[in-house]
Amino acid sequence: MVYRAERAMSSATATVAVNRPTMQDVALRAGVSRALVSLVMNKSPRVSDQKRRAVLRAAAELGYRPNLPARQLARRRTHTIGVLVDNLRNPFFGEVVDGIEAEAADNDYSVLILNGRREAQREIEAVETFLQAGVEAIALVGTRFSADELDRLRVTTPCVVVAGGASYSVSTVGTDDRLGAELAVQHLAALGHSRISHLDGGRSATAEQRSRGYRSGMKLAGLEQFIDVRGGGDQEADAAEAIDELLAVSDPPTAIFAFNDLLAAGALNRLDEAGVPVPSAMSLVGFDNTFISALRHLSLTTINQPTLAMGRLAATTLLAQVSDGSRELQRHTLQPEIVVRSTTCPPRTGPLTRTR
Amino acid sequence: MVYRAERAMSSATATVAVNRPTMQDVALRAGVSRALVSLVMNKSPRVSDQKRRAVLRAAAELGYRPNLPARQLARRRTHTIGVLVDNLRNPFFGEVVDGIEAEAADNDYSVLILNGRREAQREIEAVETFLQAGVEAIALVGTRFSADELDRLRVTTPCVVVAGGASYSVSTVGTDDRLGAELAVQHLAALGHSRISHLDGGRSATAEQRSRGYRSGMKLAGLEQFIDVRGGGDQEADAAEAIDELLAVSDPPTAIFAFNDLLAAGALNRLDEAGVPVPSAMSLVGFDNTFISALRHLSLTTINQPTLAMGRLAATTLLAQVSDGSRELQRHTLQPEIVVRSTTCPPRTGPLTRTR
DNA sequence: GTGAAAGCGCTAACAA
DNA sequence: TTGTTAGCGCTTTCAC
Repeated sequence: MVYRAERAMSSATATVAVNRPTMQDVALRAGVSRALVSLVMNKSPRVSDQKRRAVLRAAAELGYRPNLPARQLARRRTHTIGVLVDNLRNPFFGEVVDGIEAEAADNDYSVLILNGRREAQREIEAVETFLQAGVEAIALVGTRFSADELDRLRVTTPCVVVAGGASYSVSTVGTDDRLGAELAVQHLAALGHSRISHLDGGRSATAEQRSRGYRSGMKLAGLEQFIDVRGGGDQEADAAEAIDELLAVSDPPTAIFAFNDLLAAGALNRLDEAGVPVPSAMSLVGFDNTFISALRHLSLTTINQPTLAMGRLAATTLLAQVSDGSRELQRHTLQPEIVVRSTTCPPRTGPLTRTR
Repeated sequence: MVYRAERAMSSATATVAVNRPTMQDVALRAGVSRALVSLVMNKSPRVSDQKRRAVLRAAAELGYRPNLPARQLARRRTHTIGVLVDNLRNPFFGEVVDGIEAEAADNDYSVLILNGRREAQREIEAVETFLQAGVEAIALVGTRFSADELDRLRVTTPCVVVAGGASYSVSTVGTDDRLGAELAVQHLAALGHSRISHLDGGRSATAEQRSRGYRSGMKLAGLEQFIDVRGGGDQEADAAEAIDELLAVSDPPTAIFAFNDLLAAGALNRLDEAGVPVPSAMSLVGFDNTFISALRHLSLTTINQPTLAMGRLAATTLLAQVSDGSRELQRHTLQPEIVVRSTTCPPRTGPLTRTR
């Protein structure tokens, strides 16, 4: 280790690790050239077994670890895809990211996860970071970007929107939100409901699709005149106001289709507070089939999305674009399924009765 | 742009972005040296306003973006802290990460999030990636590492375990899990319960602390002879078996303290299936105060942890260690609080009655 | 205030 | 099969 003394001393005042052994160190110790070490580290087949072993041994003894930034710089490739998550608190997004990561790993890609924390501004900064870091592609898991912004982005870097609606001019992977909403309405209509209201999810593309599906579903069921959309949101707390509105009219609807499970849970709370029994006096359908909908005490009828498959497909799409250089716009739409649990049943016959 | 033609052409076959403008390009266009561009990009005060503007304009026109790997290599610092999350599906962890990220950002640090996906092997690989990437510190959010492994890690890199128990030989930030468990027991004891069982959380350090707190809480309440721990887990599905065991004995306990909210939700499900009304026939307390415990239909009495503060504190701790070079072992323990909702009440008086 | 020049640790021709 | 060499894009002395 004598040969490293000088460097070690010169960095004595530095607080961060500068003492990492380099390829040079390994080469010296193994009695070979730097290039040979590089070949070994990159598993090149044309290295003699003898030298290979010598190099690996030296590397192990020194605790050598390749320097990723240096490697990325030299290669002019990062082998990384950026994943921008709208917010990490939503378990639904977490599952999608798991899928992306799994597929990326299977293809020797790393994933750089950045968290939008529910703010558009942070998404912009995140993309900037991605670009500086040199990610080769970007997956946007539930984005708040506008179509325009995405349009600009896709010129620079292959990107795909996952679970964020299909109305963009970039590639998307998602569930057929519109069909999902139609399934929900259809299920309720089949049970005999006609006055079905929708609690919408705000201004996201996903919300728009589900809202659209609600409308077309109502039309398909011949219930056009009963279309009724209330402002909701994507959080549990967003439901209360809309529910109050709904209950304030002279003859409230008999069923509600909520933008997602969280909103449905909030609706359930408020209905409960208002003394409206679910489902006997009011049926309720959510969306996403997150684990909370399966909780027996909610037991929410909802629409399932194949999250893991969506994540994997998103990664596949991106990696294909990276390797063939194409920037073709792709639209992958997976099929939603209705999961019938305990919050739906035939409509009440009389007026809305309250238990309190 | 003529001066870049050659490069652009030579990379015509490359599929990944090689065409990024470099500092050289900016320097040429602005009519200055590369060094000057560097100074401007790093907001050095000793650059004339005139040149600064020229450089910024050239950069903007070219769409110049600093190359992060190159910068990290040259600086021999990454200004990044690694965050290893046990799993992204748990909203509790998501909140902690939010806190870390916020604090890091406030200090001009980036965060490299890696996902353990509930597997120890993946954590090991993640740390390897962190080390290769040259993160300056590591936060482990709910780790599966053994004390030994952590011991080895902390030699290389400042690290802190967040929400992962306090029994390690590395710095930790967490809630006083033991006290939290005691609070739970104490609350139940104050309601008059004596036969309080514990559904434990498996082999994690956190689980051990909570289990310990349960035992000491029982002792403090003079209920030592009623101590009863059942194998649980950290997922909803893990509760069923333990609950079945519990109900199979001749006179089941009157209250249950579960490792976390998910497990408590699972317990609630199973109790419900078994026709045991909660809380009248069985009281139940969870841990974490995740949003699911607040859902009115669960309305779970639970122990709150200040997740955001924990995240921020973890980052602060790490950044301090990075800047002063110390590797002092720190132990930050935040106070848990009991949140009383609707799953606890005084014990039933007679034997366990079932509604079905 | 500005520029020249020497690296950072690695890869990738090209020779040998 | 192995070594030599020239960068990758940036920072950072050190002169001027």
